[in-house]
Amino acid sequence: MNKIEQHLKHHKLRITQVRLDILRYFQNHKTALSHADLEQHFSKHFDRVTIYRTLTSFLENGLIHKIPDDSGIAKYALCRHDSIAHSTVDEHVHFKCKNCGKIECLHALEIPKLHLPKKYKPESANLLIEGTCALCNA
Amino acid sequence: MNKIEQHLKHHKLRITQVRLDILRYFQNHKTALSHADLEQHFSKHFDRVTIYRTLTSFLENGLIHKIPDDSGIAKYALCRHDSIAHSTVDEHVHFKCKNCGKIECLHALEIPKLHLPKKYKPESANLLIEGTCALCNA
DNA sequence: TTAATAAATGCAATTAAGTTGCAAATATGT
DNA sequence: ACATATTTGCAACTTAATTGCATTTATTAA
Repeated sequence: MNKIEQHLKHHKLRITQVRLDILRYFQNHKTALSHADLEQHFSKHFDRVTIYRTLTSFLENGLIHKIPDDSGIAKYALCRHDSIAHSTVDEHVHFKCKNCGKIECLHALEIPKLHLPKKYKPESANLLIEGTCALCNA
Repeated sequence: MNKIEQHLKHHKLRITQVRLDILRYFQNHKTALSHADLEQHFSKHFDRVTIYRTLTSFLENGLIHKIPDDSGIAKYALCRHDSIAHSTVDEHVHFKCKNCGKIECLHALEIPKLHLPKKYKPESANLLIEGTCALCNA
């Protein structure tokens, strides 16, 4: 049993071909992926709906996280802390490049804690910075 | 000519009934509104598409801003700095309540500037904090 | 190793969000 | 009040995502 299979096992997900393939695909990509990205790459092998459901199960089991942006198209990226499912621990900044359109996780940058008005109880946070990325500025 | 009409004039938008009504509706609501919210309220008076286009023109002319969240459903709220169209000046924190689902602008809270990795050039930022809001905690 | 079964998959159909084209109506400046 | 550019309503369409169900497959326990 290889790393990827162990990863799935760990999260109590059955080991299937879609899951192995999509998980590996995520691992090979530094930038966030949309369903459309995956469909483009995997439609010959798997059904659209299966891809949707794979994303949903990864999301529910804490293998990936969803990154909101103003496009309204869901983008996903791998979670860092493999072992901790459902955790909000991995709260890092996301960066969206206005030039190439790619979104990446800046794992090194934590979202600063803010002092909210009275009675507001924060639980999680999402910070998306837009601009031009390192590659596009090179 | 009243305040709302002046507001439209200021942004070089023609004064029409939808615009007056929707703008006033925004002013009367502290929380962000989706197209669906507006459609529910205005569908007897205006066409769905007209409401979409009203939102688009408000957005393009800086009367409202779009608030991304993980739902994928676009939500909008009034901009503060009336006079400065297309500006990214009004960068405040947004709060989404996990209990009542409402999103509000925390105009008092600015988004902190972060030090990005080399060659990354930030232009704008969006911070959404989720938790439970003041009303739901009361 | 195989049989039982719970979960995952593929397909078709459907829902929902948002967009486009165009003719008719309307706001604005002269 | 007129000319004109903008806005509106309607119908059709696109795209993203969801649901139901029959079939297949991964896992567990005998």
